[in-house]
Amino acid sequence: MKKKVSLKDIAEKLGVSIALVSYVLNNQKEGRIGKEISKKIRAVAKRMNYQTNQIARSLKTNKTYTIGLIVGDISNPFYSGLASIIEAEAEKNKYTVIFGSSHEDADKYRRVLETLMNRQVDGLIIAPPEHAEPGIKRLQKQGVPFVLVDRYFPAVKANYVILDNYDAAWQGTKHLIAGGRKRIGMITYKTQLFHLIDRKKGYREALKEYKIPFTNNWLKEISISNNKSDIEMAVKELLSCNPPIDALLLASNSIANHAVKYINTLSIKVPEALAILCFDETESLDLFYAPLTYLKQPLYTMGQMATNILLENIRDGNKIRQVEINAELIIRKSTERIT
Amino acid sequence: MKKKVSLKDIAEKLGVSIALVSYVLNNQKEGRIGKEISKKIRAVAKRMNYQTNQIARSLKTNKTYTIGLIVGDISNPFYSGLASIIEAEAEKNKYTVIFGSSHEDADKYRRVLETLMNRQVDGLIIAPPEHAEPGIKRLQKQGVPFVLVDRYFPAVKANYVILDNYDAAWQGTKHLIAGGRKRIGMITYKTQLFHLIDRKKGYREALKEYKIPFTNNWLKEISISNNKSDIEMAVKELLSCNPPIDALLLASNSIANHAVKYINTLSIKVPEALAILCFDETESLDLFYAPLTYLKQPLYTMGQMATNILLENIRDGNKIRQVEINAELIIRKSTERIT
DNA sequence: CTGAAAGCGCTTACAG
DNA sequence: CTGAAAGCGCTTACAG
Repeated sequence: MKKKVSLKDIAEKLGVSIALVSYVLNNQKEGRIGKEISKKIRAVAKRMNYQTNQIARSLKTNKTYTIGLIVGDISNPFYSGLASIIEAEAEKNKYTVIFGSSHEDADKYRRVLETLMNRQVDGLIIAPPEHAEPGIKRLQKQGVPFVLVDRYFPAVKANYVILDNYDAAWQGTKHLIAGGRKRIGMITYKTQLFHLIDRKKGYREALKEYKIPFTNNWLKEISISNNKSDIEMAVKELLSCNPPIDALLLASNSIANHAVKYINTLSIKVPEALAILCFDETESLDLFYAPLTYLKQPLYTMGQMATNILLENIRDGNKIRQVEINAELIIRKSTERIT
Repeated sequence: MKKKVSLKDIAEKLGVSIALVSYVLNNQKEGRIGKEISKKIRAVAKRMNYQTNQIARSLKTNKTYTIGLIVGDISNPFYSGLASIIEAEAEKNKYTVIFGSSHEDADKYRRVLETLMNRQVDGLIIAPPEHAEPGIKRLQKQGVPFVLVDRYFPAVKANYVILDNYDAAWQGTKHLIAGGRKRIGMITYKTQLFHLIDRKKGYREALKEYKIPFTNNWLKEISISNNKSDIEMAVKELLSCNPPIDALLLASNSIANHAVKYINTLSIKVPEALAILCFDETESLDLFYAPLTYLKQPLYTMGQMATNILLENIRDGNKIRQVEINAELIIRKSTERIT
């Protein structure tokens, strides 16, 4: 790579000090610098194609204008959608984003975090994996600005922007019950992540509220590594309960993906014999003969709020903002009332 | 944010020089440093939770171990998949990735590029938008290591990793012809991007090779901003040719998405009355009653090669690698032979 | 085996 | 209006 031009190069060419060039190019001390020289400096900078060395500036100012983003996996549409929004919002504010994927592994997460911290990010947006709680507490003790998205830890008083997962699951379950369903199964992940525990609770509480006796074999918890056959097995078991379930709540888009594709191969009819309701959007299931009712996460709002809360925090400090956004229940054919 | 601990802090605590601490922590001058003191330094560094300030190191070494990634939009599954692979490959080599989206706009692209350059990335992986050619040439003149992915400019002798788009379209079209199709339409973008021009050429040449007279109304070119209604209109027109087309080649996953969803609402039968073949994977169409035959892009290989070519280039310089990877034709029901 | 010193490219308080 | 100088936190050639 060719040597880049520095302030010094410009200063020498014009026989002025580096400081002066810096002031001009940063529009500082406006009015107190000679118009002539100022114009010349700008002209030379432009001609030589000067570009600020942000690294040097950062070292001096202790600000990198960089946000670290840690997600489960950037190739998951939920996270890539979020990343896209965060990037756009950051860019508006002159921030750049560096990202890393935790792959839902606490160790990998720690390594990514360390790398981002070494790079002196000004703050972080994090969708933490299981077992990250101690690390999050440590971050907080260090006074690093950060905001959690999608996931949170009730025992940690930190910024977060999440779905009101309890309420979402509650509303979803209620919708199924209102549609005449009596035996409602759920497939979710076996995990200690609170946002998923909340979904489970919302489901259980709604059943209780509407006096539907829950039985243990209605709830299937699969490994978060989430393989197809586990999900198919869960569906199969739920359908062979005696009596079989007549409605199914799916706790994530990837669960819905595999479950619905499998159900599509069976003879059971949706929504007549089985209603389906899932979390997140599932574009990949749009061609299913009974389009799915789902609990929509307001991605745009989440990304934007997370970014702005972070930037606010970077600027001035330590009021904590905890935001729970309501899901939007998008009702389609898969949960049509049975008559 | 709390003050971070620096080499100086460690040095002072132990009454040694900063240089010594640096040597030890970087495992330099092994064996020529006292075992005792070395052990002490490591212990204190650990206890104080020292983290290298990568910014300061970069300023000195003129290396950031950072790769800039510029794609169309990180929320497009093609790019987020690529990003995920590139990140993993970069991480293996101690590199971090910073990304930006061009949104297929040359101006936005320039701004993103400038930001990444200011941040002194060691190199770039770029899927350039239209009209980026002059900028790419400039990059090259500046000696910045970079590799193009997905897209390229024939007149620019630069590293790239792309699909053999001509061949892919050729093979796809041939497959349709071999399936008994006589009137093959194509929907692609109206663009000067060469990878798409190549797809168009491959289609045209295959028709010629097999003596199928092409008519102009078989080829629909829509704006790359790619809105649903344009695509539906194109499908409608192709199906109302006289005689109508009996096969359809779709130049991208998002075109396929809208086209197939629209076709699904029509009475026309696939593959009996219409064969469909598309580029890229389209998970979102898996539930279509006639699963699509597609030209699979080897994402993993592309991401890995792009990263490794870049890293090689960063290390030693200026041999140019141009890689065209063959698409894999995945044959499914949508192009079944008509009897 | 260890350290003093220069320097990476900036910013900025201070002086004049 | 402009400049000399310190300093951000490192690395590394050189000296002893």
